Amino acid sequence: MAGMASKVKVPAGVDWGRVTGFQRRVFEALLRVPAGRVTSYAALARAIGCASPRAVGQALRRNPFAPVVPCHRVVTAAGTLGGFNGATSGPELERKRRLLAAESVHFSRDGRLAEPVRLLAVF
DNA sequence: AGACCCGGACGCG
DNA sequence: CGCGTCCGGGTCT
Repeated sequence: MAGMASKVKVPAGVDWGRVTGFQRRVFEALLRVPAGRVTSYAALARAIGCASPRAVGQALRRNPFAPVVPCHRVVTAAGTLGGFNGATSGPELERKRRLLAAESVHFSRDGRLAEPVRLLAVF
C-alpha cells in the first residue's frame, strides 16, 4: 500500500508530476501543518528523514504551489521568520509575516515568534 | 562537476 | 549572549 502515511487530501491544482520526489515529500509533510500553527525547517526535515534543513529550505523556495502548499508556515528553529520567495529580508519577508498574521501567528518586535507554543516540533 | 541555498549546531570570545 | 565556522542534502547550470 503506497502513500498510506498521510490522510491529507491533495488540494486541487497540485500536480506532483511537476516536482522532484524530495520536494513532494516536503510538500506532503507540510500539508499536515494547519493554519494557526507553524513548523521549522529542521522539524520538517526530521519528519521526512532528511538531515539537512537547508535542503528543505531549498525545496520550499521553489514551491510552485504556494500558497496552497503553505510554505509560509515554516520558520527557523529559533523562531525567527526565516526566508520567503528567495529573500531573507525586505518586502518578501513582510509578505510572509502578513500571511502568518492572517492566521493569528504573530512575531514580537525582536523578530521572534510571539507564542512559541504555536511551533510544532513534531507532527 | 561546481556553485548555490528560505538552516542549524557547535565552538569560542 | 553574539559571533564565526563548518556541516549538510538537494537542485540548478
